[in-house]
Amino acid sequence: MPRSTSGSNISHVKHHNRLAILQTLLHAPMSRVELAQALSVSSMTATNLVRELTAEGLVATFAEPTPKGVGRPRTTLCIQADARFVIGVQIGVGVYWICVANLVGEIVEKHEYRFSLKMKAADVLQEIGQQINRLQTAAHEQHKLILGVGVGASGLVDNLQGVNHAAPSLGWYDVPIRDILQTATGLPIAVENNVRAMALAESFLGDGQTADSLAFVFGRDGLAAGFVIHGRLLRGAGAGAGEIGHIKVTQADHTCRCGQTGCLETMLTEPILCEQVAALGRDVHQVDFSKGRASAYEQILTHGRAQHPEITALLDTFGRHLGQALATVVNTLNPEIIFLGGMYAQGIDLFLPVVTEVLAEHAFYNLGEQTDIRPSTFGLDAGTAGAATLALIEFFYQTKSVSK
Amino acid sequence: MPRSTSGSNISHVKHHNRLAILQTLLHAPMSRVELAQALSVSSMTATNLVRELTAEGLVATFAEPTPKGVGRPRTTLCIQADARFVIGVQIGVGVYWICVANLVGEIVEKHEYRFSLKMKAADVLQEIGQQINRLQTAAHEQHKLILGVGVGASGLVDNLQGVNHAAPSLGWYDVPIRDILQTATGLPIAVENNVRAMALAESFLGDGQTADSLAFVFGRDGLAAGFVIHGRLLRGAGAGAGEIGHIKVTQADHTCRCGQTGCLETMLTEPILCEQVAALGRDVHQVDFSKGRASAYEQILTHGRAQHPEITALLDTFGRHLGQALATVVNTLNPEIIFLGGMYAQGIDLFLPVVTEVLAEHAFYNLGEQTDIRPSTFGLDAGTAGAATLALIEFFYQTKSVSK
DNA sequence: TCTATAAATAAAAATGTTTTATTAAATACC
DNA sequence: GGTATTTAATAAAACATTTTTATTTATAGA
Repeated sequence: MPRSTSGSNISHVKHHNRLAILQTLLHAPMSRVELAQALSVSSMTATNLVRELTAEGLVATFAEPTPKGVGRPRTTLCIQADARFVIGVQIGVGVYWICVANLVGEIVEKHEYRFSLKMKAADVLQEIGQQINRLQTAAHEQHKLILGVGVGASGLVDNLQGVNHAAPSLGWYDVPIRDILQTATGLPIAVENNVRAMALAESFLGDGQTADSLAFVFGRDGLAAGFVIHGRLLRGAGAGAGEIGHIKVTQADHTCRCGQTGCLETMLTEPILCEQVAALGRDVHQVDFSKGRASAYEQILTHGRAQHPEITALLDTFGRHLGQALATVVNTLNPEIIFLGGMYAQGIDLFLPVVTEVLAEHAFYNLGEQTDIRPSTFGLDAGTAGAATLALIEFFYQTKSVSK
Repeated sequence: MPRSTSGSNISHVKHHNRLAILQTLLHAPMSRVELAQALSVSSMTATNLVRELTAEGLVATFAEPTPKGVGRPRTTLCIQADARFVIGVQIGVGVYWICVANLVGEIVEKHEYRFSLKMKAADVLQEIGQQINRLQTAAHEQHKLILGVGVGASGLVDNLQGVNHAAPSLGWYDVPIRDILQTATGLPIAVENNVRAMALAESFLGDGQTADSLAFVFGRDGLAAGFVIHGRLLRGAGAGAGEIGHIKVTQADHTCRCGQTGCLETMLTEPILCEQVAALGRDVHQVDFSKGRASAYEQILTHGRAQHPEITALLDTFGRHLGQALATVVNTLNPEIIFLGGMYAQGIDLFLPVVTEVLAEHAFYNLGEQTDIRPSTFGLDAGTAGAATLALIEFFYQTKSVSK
């Protein structure tokens, strides 16, 4: 760090306490006394700040099952979920999703749009900007306030500069996502690598809330990870933290879309698995590949669940490689939880046994057994939920999860 | 994290500012006005806190080349280096080192002691406790105050519990280091994995001070790493962060001392390299192995520097594997700097070219070129400096580097 | 209805910071 | 060489926010 041991003062204290109340109420509605206890402040401080927040419409009385007992009953408080909104954008390969989420991270609407990979990045972003503006106009008419936009995209996405330095899967290099969207929409924009954003969502709103450290491992067209350590997102000096898909392993022989060979990613994606299944021959695999890869993968999983011998063997090998990849993560960062997303989450029932076994074998000492492996909390919404969470944290809750 | 968004108050502010002044003065002596600027507080706050710290003997006027210029000259302040002391202990394989360091991390004395690997852990720790007590008594006689002890040992060292859960190289399992030494010495004890402590020292006192994230990769009897992220040490849920020596790679065929096969560690240690050189035959390698491994390794490096063909080839392969290991670290955490320690630091002139080349090739996009690879700031003192730094941080500077 | 109990609020006290004014120690200029 | 200028450090007063202590409010139970 540029060792900026900054000083503090009394107005920082108030700001800090105010944010602490918002964050605390987000994760658990409670009364003023309970807030005071939770934050280790006096009940007057809680009362005063709650008064302000209520006046601003950010905090409300919780729809009560009034707690019973002797004495004046406590009034439970909660975040006024619909007091503000954010927009989340996930940019995938040839497709993007836009959602509107409220202050508690509930997705109130979500849209999917496709784009041609031949389009220039700036043009795709202009389109996205138009969709954002549409949502913004609609929100304005309903007197809904949009705080800002979170954007997740694959590649070396630099949060500080707002630039996607390199995304081989999109063919995007040094694209100034933030500047383009800021100009197009007039809204504050926060950008991040898509998988890192998913990890952030697990930590802030998902099942990772109580974990001190977690990893999110996502697979689909590629393989990448995101890490939250000490409640903060690990970004890396060159925005490259989590690019585990490009770790070199000698079993891998395909050429990767990044141009190199031996990348772990070339063993653990949906295209590769589909290719392996297809190579079995139509008579053996009985998968209809004409309906697209998403459908094909679903069929493969169905066959796996029905104990189809050849497909089960392929899935077992696939799971074994995934286990080895996770073992590398465990031996490096030793996270408390590893969330699996994308295709790994869809087939988790098939992968988990073998992943667990390989992890126990390949992780140092008993670190494998200690690691909690589970599917993403948000399922297929992981990407948009991540982008929305990014915006919520940057523009509302301001936790230190997102560093400046 | 157990999401403990704690509140703050005015006394926290004072405590925070006091520590901020100490940390700032440690890294750069400066005047009251400069301090005020650096911390973004008023000059009165700086003045008042400096008055208290000076009264306690912790801050002093810097031996001046009085800065010239119009107006009253500023009086430069600095940490009173010898106001307090800490003890640092590094436990190696069959040997341990104890040092006494002052508040600016200068090692004022250092001792080496050997122990038999057949001894029980508790007995070794009793001996260490005695040596600590000897130093403590001497310090007492000179009216020097010892704040506490930092201990670094290899293995799954749990800082919170003060326990070494598993150290295959020592044969230690679930050894309560902190409790034993606390009882034996009556001093506050902080324990940590040795390589993580080295990383901490680079971040707090070494060349990594300005880096936001760094890795320390150490090789000798084994291979391990330590990571500092956002200025905080990454420990891992099971105290296993940095155990990269036990990542499985298919090139590795030796059985590791951890009991498994395929561990990266089995390709990148001093014993392995010595074995490979010895296998060349005495006529070829011309290394005298009778003077111990340390000497043998020095000779091997000397031959390497003299372009000895067979040894150069072995060192090249060794460096290549090291480069691959670092590429895995870069693709996972993407640290700003990687420090090399132990045997890697000793031979860095020979390894760096090939390491740089392999890293550039194997890291994603341009992340390899961006990574600064350099030898440990503290050379052969890395271990004790790390242990002392741990104590300084835990018992004096209280940065968030060490989490509670 | 009265008493006990606990939550929430009001008023007063406490604390550490910032602001404004003053003093201290040096150089620059006439 | 004396006086003005400049900048650092300190002193006193003002300020913001928290905590402490006392009071009010709302419920259950006798």
